[in-house]
Amino acid sequence: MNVTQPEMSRRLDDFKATCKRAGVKLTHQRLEIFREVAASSEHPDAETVFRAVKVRMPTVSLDTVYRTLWLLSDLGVVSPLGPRRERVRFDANLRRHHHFICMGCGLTRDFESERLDDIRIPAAVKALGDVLAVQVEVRGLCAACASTKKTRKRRGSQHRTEGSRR
Amino acid sequence: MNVTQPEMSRRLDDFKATCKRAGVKLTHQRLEIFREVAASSEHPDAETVFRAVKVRMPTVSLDTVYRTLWLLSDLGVVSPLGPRRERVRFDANLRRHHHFICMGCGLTRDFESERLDDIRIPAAVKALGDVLAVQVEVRGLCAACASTKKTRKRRGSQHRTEGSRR
DNA sequence: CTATTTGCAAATAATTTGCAGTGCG
DNA sequence: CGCACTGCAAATTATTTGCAAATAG
Repeated sequence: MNVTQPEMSRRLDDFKATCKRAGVKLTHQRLEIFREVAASSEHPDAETVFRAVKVRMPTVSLDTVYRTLWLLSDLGVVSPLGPRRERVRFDANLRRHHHFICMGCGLTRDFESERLDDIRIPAAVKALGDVLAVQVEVRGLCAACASTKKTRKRRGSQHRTEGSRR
Repeated sequence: MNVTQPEMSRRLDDFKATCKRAGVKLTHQRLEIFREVAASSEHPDAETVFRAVKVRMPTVSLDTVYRTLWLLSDLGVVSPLGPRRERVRFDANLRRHHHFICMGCGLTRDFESERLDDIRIPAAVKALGDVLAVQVEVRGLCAACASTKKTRKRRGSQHRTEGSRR
């Protein structure tokens, strides 16, 4: 809710330009959905976007919101939060550590680093709440994915934890 | 798969001690499930743990794996990866930024910091793959949750994106 | 015009829960 | 030997998909 007006315009212009460039149709619903995500600094989930957008466009459907969000993500104008949309995964490493996350397959590896353990957090952040832990997330492509880098075909791959297919 | 033997023993002992202290029964399945997560450095998901554990205990059920993983998480011997088990959420902030994540309600706020933008990643990490982006995740309790800190009743709260109660 | 995109409803996938039997402390 | 724990099956919740109608360019 606290994105500045000029910043919003910039994001919208960027979005429209990107659509044109990608040959994607600029529909009313896409505009509204993008506007909703761009205007929020709360990182809304699909359902939240849906409820907000429905006020101005009572006919939108939740699945259009989903499709659009992933489209926006493919276009690179928004990005999904988190290690990558995946099942919950667990970590039994209780030592202070950081993560390397492969954007291709979801592989997540721990690594330790005293230097990173010591980063100091800006005072302004403390205003948001009590800081309990700090972790560095390195996003990249693991060796395997880097070699197989098949221009990631639409809507992010499946990346199961283990290689199996079920 | 590359957790050292002594580290494994330490994790197991810690786990047993924690169970005793918490008055939680140390069952065969809990032991196996914990062992599985602790022995892996791959941060397995429930299904993966299930498959692995089923080899030695053909009768375990997937729901026991789920229940146990969350129990372990409550006990503090493992922790769930990611911003917090939640729906996918989206971010339209394309500028370089970092996150403050409330462990209580899931609130996630962006913040910017040139200092944090510049952290250098240890060379060893580069061996894991190509680094594309680096982000600092600060975990803590937001102001609202800090005041309402009702010793978080079992298995993490609901934390919807917006404040609503549904 | 005509390929995209939408809305609907129905399908999947992941995770949770109620309940009766089982086993740890 | 009781109450916490398990397994099963059924319930929920989140997200995706097929298809006919609607629409942007």
